[in-house]
Amino acid sequence: MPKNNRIVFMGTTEFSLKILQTIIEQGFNVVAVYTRVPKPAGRNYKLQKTVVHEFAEAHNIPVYAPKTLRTEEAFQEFQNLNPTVAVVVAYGLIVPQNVLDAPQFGCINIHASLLPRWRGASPIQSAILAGDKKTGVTIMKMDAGIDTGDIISMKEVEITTSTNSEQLSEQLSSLGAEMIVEMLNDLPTALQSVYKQPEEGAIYAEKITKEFCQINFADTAENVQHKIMALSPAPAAWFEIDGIRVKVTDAQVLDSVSKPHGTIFKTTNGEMCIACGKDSILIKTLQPAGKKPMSGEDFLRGHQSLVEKVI
RNA sequence: CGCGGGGUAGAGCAGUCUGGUAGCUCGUCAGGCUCAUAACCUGAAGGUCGUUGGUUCAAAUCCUUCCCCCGCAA
Repeated sequence: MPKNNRIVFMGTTEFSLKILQTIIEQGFNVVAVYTRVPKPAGRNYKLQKTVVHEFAEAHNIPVYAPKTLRTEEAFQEFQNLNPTVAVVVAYGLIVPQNVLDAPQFGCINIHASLLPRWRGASPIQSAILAGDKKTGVTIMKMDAGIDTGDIISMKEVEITTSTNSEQLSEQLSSLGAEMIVEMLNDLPTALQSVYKQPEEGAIYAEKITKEFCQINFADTAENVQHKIMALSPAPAAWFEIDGIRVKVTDAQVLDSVSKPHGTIFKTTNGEMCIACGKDSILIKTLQPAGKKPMSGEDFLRGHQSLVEKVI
């Protein structure tokens, strides 16, 4: 019976894509896909459809990409799909109350954090950035607030110091896919055991700006490492040297070093390190502007004059 | 036509402006030193300088065609 439910999927990012793929593979009836409107991107400002958009088209699923859902027209369009349930994952648009109420079982959201911690736009990055030891996926019944809906289910995963956002995102999206499949199979029973989010511990994810991505070597190596992993591989933490912007996408903390912060040096193995306010950071992978990603070691091989320089 | 950087040995770079024998730091291989080593010493192999055409006595370098990679911005 659950396979006959009319599902509307709403999502935009890679994270959403994996979940859509799984839902379709499992044989659910996805009657329409909503995604963000194509926007100019890339080197020639070509209009680019979202990954979800491309995928849906390839599978002959009708795609809707309205600029907003707040219009009467958009609402009618949605209503006409006669959805049983809507699954919303990293969609990027605010879903107004009339749309939330339209499907028989409402709108279900998959969120990549242990709510109420890290409500908002970048929960995965925020968890790594804060040095959290664990995060997870929450499935909830959406309400009008931002990630404030009643919780249907929640599962945890661990974060290690070598976890970057991309890996964590893949991990969480697989987990989210499993959880949503389970939940869809269990409709409408799954909706009977929801519970409210505690208000205690509610934190909203901070918006990530370009400026924020710049590495401050006066900070502790631990914090610098968190920032690098949280922003890796995109948009990537960066620093500037000799006017060249350098992204850092993988690093680890190296203790016991007594040099002024910002000093570049080599380990006995030739690996690239930069001293921080406390301890120092070993740069494993970086990418200078205009170049391909390379190891810190390789970078220094071609820039030997940078050793012992302070940035 | 959004702005910009790059393609030179297995890797990372210099050399290009000002044309004149292909360099640096590593890696690889061989040998040496050493109790030993990621250290040190000696030697060797490895490049049609992204592609096309042109200028020239001579092109990695100047002009030209095309291809590929990437940063910014959004």
